[in-house]
Amino acid sequence: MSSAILRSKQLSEPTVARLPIYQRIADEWSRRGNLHIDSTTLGSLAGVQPATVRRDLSGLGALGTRGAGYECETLSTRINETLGRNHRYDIVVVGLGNLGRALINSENFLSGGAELVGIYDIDPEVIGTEVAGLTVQSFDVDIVSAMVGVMCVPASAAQSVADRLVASGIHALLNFAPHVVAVPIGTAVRYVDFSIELQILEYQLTNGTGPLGGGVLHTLGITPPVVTRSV
Amino acid sequence: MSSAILRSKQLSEPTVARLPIYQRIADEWSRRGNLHIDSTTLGSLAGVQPATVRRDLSGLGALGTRGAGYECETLSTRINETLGRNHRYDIVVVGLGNLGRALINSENFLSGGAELVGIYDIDPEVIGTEVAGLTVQSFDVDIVSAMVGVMCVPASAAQSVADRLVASGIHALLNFAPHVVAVPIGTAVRYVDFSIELQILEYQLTNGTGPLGGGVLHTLGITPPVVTRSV
DNA sequence: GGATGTGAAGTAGTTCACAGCC
DNA sequence: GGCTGTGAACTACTTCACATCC
Repeated sequence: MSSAILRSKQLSEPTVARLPIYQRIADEWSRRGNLHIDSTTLGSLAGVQPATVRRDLSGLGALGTRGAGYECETLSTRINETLGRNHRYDIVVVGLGNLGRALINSENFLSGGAELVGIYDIDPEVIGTEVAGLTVQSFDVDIVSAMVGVMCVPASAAQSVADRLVASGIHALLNFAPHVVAVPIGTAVRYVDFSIELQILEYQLTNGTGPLGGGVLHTLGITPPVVTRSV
Repeated sequence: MSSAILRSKQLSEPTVARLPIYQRIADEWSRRGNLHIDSTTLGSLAGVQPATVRRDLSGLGALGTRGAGYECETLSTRINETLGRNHRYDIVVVGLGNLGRALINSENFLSGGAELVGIYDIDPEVIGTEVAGLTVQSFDVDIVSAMVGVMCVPASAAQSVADRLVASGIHALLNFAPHVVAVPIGTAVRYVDFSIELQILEYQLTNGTGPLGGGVLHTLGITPPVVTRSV
């Protein structure tokens, strides 16, 4: 931890990854007509211990009511604030294959403050078409300024696309290509790999370890309580 | 750990999640004409410490050569064996929107032992069409026996689809819908949520924490060394 | 009574540092 | 000389347990 970082509360990555889940559950709970939700309920739906829920949420400042639990709407709002979803940030999507389209049309991809400001492809068939209110641009033109670049391209193109994005001033990449890209220091890369998800699931099944259990939520590195059983 | 589990080595989930990454790097390294790769190189490309690489790989049995490093091909093979990619397992995909198509056509989704044995949808337009050598079935018919069900459906349909899959004997779900599903004990659910990935990236950027650094790989809960810098 | 928030304890995962081997 | 494999130290995260408050 350097003195250069002056944010008051540092939330750990596991905690940050769980917040959107709590929010989703709180929203759903609210929709079903409940005003409050307690840490036990929240935890069992999220697949984590009540104590973990409380520890996580205590990091956002006191927002629970002793005896009652957490008010669903307040919780949801506070999570939005904490994750910085209120201030918008721009993203561009490179590659408009099935995956690119799936993301852009997805009901939640752009739900958290991300503003889509550019779509790029190299296929003349799709360049110039309208998607989500934007005209698809050739990847040869200048890339518009943005905070995050989302790469939905084949593995073979990943490195050159990453280079291009970095050169145009984008220092955060979300890479869906199954390929490791090299980037300069100061650039963040986050990888999403479907086959890895499947493989982890498969490994856990054949080993009897991992996220077995009712109502278990297992997202992005969150390790739920292990219900040990022979499979 | 229960006595019911008799696997000799238990690899931790973080380790299991890193193995496919090491493999990808080893394959790439091999393709570039190298016979061996050492833990320092592997680590810097994967965004983890050399010691972590060695600790991870030591779990698969001694396969490194002191003084030289790890033989790329042996490493790749051993990872396949460890993750159980050699024995095939069946999966079904429910929902043939953009995402379902993206997965099925993806160059790596089915690369690790998964065998696609059924595709289901409710849209009469796509039912009966041929995709990846299979005829798309109505979700009303009996679901074929499989190990894993991949859910590429809207959030609103997630719970009923999960219920249906569980009822037909599938006890491992990979859920792409942004919705928490309740399942009986003994069923594993793994969630993939793109918006969460974006949000974590955004949070890390605005906090100066997280995966900043050259050549950093950050996949699925792997926490690379934090290169602290003011952003 | 009932549920939060948090020190303290426990556990898992990472990193150090070095003996051992090529 | 160089690099692996691993006990030991360390760090981070989780869970317990209870004082505190509604």
